[in-house]
Amino acid sequence: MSLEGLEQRWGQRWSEQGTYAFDRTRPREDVFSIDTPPPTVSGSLHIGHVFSYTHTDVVARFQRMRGREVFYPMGWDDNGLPTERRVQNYYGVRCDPSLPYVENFEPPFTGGVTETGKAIKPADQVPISRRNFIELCERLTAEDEQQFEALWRHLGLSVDWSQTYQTIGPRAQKVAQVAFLRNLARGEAYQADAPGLWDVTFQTAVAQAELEARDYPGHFHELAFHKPDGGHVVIETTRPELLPACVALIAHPDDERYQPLFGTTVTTPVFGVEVPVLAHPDAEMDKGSGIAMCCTFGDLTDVTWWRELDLPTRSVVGRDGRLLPETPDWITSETGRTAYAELAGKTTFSARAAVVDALRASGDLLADPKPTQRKANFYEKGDKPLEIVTSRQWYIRNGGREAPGRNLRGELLGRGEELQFHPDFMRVRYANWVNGLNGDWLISRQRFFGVPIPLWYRLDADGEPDYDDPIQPTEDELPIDPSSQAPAGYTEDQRGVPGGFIGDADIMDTWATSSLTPQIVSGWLDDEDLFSRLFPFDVRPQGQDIIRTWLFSTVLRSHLEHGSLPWAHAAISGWILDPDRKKMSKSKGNVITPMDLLEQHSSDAVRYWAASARLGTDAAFDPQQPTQMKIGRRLAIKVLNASKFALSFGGDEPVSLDPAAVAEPIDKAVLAALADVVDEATEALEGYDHTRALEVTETFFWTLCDDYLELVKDRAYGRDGSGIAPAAVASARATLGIALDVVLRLLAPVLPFATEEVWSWWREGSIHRAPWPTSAPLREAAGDGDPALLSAAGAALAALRKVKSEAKVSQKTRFADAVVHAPEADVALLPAVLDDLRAVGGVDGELTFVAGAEHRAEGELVLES
RNA sequence: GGGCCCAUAGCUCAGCUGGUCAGAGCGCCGCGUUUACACCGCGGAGGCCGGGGGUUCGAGCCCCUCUGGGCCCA
Repeated sequence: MSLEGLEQRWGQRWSEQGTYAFDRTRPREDVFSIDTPPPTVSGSLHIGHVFSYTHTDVVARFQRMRGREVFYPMGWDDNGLPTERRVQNYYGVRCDPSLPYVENFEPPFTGGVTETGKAIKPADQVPISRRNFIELCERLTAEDEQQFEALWRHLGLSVDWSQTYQTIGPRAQKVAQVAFLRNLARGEAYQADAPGLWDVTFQTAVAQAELEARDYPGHFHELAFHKPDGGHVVIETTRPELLPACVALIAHPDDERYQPLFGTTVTTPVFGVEVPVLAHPDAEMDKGSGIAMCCTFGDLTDVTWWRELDLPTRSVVGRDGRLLPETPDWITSETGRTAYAELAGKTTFSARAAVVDALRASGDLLADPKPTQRKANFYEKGDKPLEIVTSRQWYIRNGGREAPGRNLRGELLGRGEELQFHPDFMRVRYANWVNGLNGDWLISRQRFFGVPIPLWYRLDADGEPDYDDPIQPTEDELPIDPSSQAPAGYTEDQRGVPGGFIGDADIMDTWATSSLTPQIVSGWLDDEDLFSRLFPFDVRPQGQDIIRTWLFSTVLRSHLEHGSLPWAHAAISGWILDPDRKKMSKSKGNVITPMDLLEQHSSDAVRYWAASARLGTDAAFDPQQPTQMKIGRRLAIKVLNASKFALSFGGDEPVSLDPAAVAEPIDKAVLAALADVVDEATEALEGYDHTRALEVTETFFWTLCDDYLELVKDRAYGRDGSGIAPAAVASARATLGIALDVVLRLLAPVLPFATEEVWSWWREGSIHRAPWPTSAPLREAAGDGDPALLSAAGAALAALRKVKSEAKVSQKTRFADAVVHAPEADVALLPAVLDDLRAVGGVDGELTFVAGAEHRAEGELVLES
């Protein structure tokens, strides 16, 4: 018996027979719908994906066997920046929207290397048009999808492969654009010219959900502001290059050191700009000198101050991360203007050095800069700290700011209470996030590969756009690309012309599409019949790290559009940690790919490993010692071998499943014990506790193999001349048949390949469409069977084995006579299995049971020379 | 600074609403080629359940506190 090749064989069979195909005629109450996480195709699947997707598959298989029609689709998340970056590096191109489209364009490279085999560098990249760029994105993601699907099939995910979608596909674009326009119509989407986080590398706005605070080295610079009386006010800053953007000094209202200064003004060093000294509770008294310089904008606190204290806007950093070329008009002094001229066009990094030099020269730098480690906000995919720039962007309300006429934040917190999280404590992460939102959701992205914002703007006679009244397409026109399609009533030659129009050049944040996966995959808008059978979904499986992004945004969109939760349950998987308890990452050089693991250990083994970890719990994985996978492999092999053995006793006769044949006390005991296992496993799986279900099932299965099978195999053979009654033989065989039939089904969600293989030997159809076992028929067959007899027999058997083990003789060695000492309760039960125990223990003479404090056996061994 | 999770045999972890628990597997040691399984079987040795305090007739399991990890948010 071997596990090798099962994935190939059964994968193909399931595909041919449509084992996992969704039957859309079933009513909603019969359906179990899953909003599967679409993996990012512009990357590679890693062991963490295998881990969490297996959790979902176990649920899917369980529900399917329980009789639910499972809707289990698969999406591909190709929308967004990761794909753009991968395309740049893979084909050696970059997008330049000003270039014209080139027919039949072939990229200079493929595979991420140049003709000399070196990695593609930015200097190697050829600029191409937006449309050409998008075509390459689509070409590459198509290749990735095939590889992903192959891995998922090999792993045995019971996905209906006719239900797939792409987050950049036409349907996703339509859904995203319709949803956005409806948000706009209801006042849930709006545009604002406001300060926002900006990544200078990718030249795009970034949302709060995409932020990552990281340690960033810097220096404290102590500098002197000048009071009118000639005195100094000392501040500390890590960003002296923003000094020309300074609008105020701010201290805490309770800070006695600065109270006398509130309401007065000081002038900035070097640039000589007069700024007020103001009070605000966000100033930290114990940080630095306790008084801070507020600029446009150094950080989010600056934005708060700017808004709440009604400060002027004095931007000096442009979208490219360089200081603006023109000297700002608020710098009026000659020395100030000269100083700024030195900074114009410099990066913030170079400008910092220049400002420090100027401060030294003027004597306003009071000490050498002190090195420090500070937290700075980064775009999660970027490597330069974010700047804050003012720009016109689209937002969707998310409760982060007061929404007119409603308590949106409160409503969303309520949804969090309504949603059933597994494990439950994950709910607080949702609540923490909603409570911590400090602004609405900025969805405009100044990128290329994404769903366009479906709006145009009229141009007035001067060619200036009218942003206040955008031209909207009708829903049946969607999806559209306003940068290449003209709005109704206009022609393409009016684009960019006074009196004509322009399209919104931006695309939406990927989450603005990903937050609609339930709608995308369920036929919303296009197939209301299907939608009504699926939505709201039953479960959303996902990782704990994206509760604040994917989970939250999906709840938000569903709440706004449908006034409901998108799903009833959220099943949150943990992370995979390496042996040092650090989060696994590709950069760690884990060269082991998921496919290697599947091929090395078998898919069932890897699934067992994944299924052994509870939801929400991180699991350690050491590629050098994949012990859980080895255990899973052992279990799967045991399933094959033990089944073969258990099914072999009746020879060519059909395997008996006749409950009426179960007559012997130990046989009834096994079925009684199994009934308890079925109840426990079922209850656990209903409660999203697959680990518990696996544990009780696995424990029973090993007892079945190690004790019960050993106890009854002699009887089950029913050899001629053994003197065993035919009814006793039939009882053992029927019990083995029934037990195996049930245990295989209990294990099927975790070990789909081995169980299906065994099922095919003697049962009809796929085990994965077989009904989940129930305890009632088992209890009926078990009658007055007592599970305690099984454990008593097991303990007696172990005692007999121990005698031989300690005597260092083969387990085949026979006893002349033997005595088993056991607790009184056991002694009362054990005579019921006397014959089986004598057979398996090899007791030729008397086997007697004596009450004692512990399990112990003694007997005279028959030693042959 | 706020919040959450975790600390139980060498390792990975179970221990649900306090009273047969001190458990499982792996590893380790010893034995064994038993009519399925050497990708094996059998047996065995390992732990003041992180420290301290409290509630209780009784606490890994409840409360407080400390220590040490991890994560999220400021």
